[in-house]
Amino acid sequence: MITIKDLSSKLGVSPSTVSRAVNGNSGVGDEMRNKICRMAEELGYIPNLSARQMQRKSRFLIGLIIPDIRNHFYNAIASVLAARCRDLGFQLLLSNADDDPAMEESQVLAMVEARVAGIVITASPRPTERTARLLKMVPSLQLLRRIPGLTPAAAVMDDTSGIRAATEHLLGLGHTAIGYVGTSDGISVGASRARGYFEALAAAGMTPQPAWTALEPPRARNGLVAVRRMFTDARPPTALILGSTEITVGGLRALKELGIAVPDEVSVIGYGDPRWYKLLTPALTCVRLPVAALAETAVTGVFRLIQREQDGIEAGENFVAWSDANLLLRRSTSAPKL
Amino acid sequence: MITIKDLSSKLGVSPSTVSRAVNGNSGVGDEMRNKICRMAEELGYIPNLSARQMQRKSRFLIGLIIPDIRNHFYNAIASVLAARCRDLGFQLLLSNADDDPAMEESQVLAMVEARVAGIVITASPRPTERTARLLKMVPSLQLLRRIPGLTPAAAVMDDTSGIRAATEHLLGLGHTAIGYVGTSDGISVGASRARGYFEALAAAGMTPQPAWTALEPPRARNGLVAVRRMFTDARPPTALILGSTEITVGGLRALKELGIAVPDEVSVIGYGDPRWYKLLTPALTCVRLPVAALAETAVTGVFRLIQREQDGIEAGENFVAWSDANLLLRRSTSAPKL
DNA sequence: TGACAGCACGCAAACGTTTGCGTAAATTAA
DNA sequence: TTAATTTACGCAAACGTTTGCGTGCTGTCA
Repeated sequence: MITIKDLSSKLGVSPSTVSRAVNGNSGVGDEMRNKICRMAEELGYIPNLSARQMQRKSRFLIGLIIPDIRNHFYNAIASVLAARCRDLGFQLLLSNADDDPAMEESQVLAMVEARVAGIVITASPRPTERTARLLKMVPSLQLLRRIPGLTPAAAVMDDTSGIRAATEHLLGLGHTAIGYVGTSDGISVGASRARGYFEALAAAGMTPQPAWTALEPPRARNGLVAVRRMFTDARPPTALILGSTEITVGGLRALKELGIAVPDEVSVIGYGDPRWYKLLTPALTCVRLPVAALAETAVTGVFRLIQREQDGIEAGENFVAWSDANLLLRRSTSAPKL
Repeated sequence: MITIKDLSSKLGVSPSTVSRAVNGNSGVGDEMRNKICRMAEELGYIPNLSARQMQRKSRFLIGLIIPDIRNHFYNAIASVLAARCRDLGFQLLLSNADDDPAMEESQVLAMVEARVAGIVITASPRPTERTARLLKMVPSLQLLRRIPGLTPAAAVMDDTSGIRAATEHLLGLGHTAIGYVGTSDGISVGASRARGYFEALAAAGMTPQPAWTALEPPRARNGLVAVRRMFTDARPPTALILGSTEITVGGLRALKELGIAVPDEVSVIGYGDPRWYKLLTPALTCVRLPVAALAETAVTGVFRLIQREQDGIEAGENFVAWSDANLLLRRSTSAPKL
């Protein structure tokens, strides 16, 4: 790997001159500049970003920490963040933290060590105290899940309203036996989705049946077994709400295995809106997430934070950006058979 | 951000001692080491990786360059690469290059500037000459698509055999009007998949009909319009092979819109194997890709290259790792109606 | 012709680390 | 007690850049 010094000694000029030349700064004559650039090109000189970063105190990395890049929602985020980084000359540091607090902490630490300009993080349900401390050291934006004890710069969804709307829709069709298989990630999103379900039920004067609700970590497998159990039971529900995309995958599989007809035997509402929901038979009614909007908000948000930091604005007003989920009606629900 | 020098002056010791203490190196007394570490903890000292990297000439980044992180296949790769990086103490630099050669070049450049330890890249169909030059400077592994002119350290699939098997399967069922909607990305994968189709046809003594083949960039939209066109035509095929996951999404949508029954009116074989294929009605027969195996190969491969580089082995024997695609039979194909 | 500006370049310090070497003290061996 | 060895620390150079300042040089304007 050849350095500025190599170039300077090879050309008999000082390193300063070479630096100014390759950076297009003033203070070098045209002739000299050309000579230097030509030589740099020829020898394949590539500036060392670490060295440059140290000297300039500039930062060129953005960190993204998410539970699972394979998840539709998170890779949508990654995609828009990556695009924006490209445009703005940043590089994207990606980390799958698997919802494990210890891993998460070490990843955040590594990012701070790498002197990232900012971090977008969907934290695990119970982040360590040190994770929170570390996140305070750099402009960071919390995606989906708020971290307790951290000043709120966050992009979150109104999970509650989506599921509430779903429940109300089914109630409106006349269902009284509505099952809910959702996620239990301890603190925020799982709980607030479930809340939508419980609230809607309560508003209709109904009490939730334990046999008809299941709260599990968001894995397809969990959806599969929960729904299978629910529908091999003596009195299965006539309608079913699935509380995450993963769980929807598993839940639908269970229904298919059991040969239960949708919507004739059971009305189903899925979560999220991957393109394939509409390819199913019947096309799946779902709670559509404002993925694109949320991604956009998050990405804009983190860059705004970074800008603030650069401008030396210590703590401007912090913000929480909400996006609404809404119900997308297709063909997988109908009035219950009497 | 506090530095080693801050610590050293605050404690009245030399920076060297602090460095040795926080790194757990020998040459510091126990008492002094404790004092230093306690102070470091208290003041929230975080080592600067750039500085450390410069001095040690170590590298801590791995670059991943792919066309689109939202694609099932690529995020599977990203996922295993991220996990491995975590275990080995690397950070993952992710870049969506959108199959644009210019972006790709600038991303590769940025990664070399950042002094990545290695790069895994699915190059665009026609990478620039400079991209190839840059890739020679660091241990790099080509995923799926081989880059002409670059020494082959690559993990590729046998795309041809998968589509060939699909075609043969349909021929075996008695189909003579088999459509193929595939990708046209100029050089490798699109062409080799199409080759499988053409070869199987030729082996059966048949000539491909222009009206029944379409080669487009891998976007769902393209699959949609191609299939729509094919099936609004006077003489549509009785069987259909879809040559990429994206195209499968669009193609299925077109069939659904047109109300064409699968497999009664047309037998369909999709590409790739996302979990939802089996949720469709009928469950979709598909060419299953060895995603996990390929990811594993790629990741192991790049770390092997890095190891080689560290050991100073200039050019060991290079390798190309092949993984086979195979046909996964489900319910979306049947013998043609006469 | 003298003063002054503007330009092209070199010098050296700085960014935050690590590490080889030197030295003094402490420990061990004889 | 003395010599040899080990240990604990500091000094200073190095990694590859950038940048403020200084120094000549050329050119312009009174």
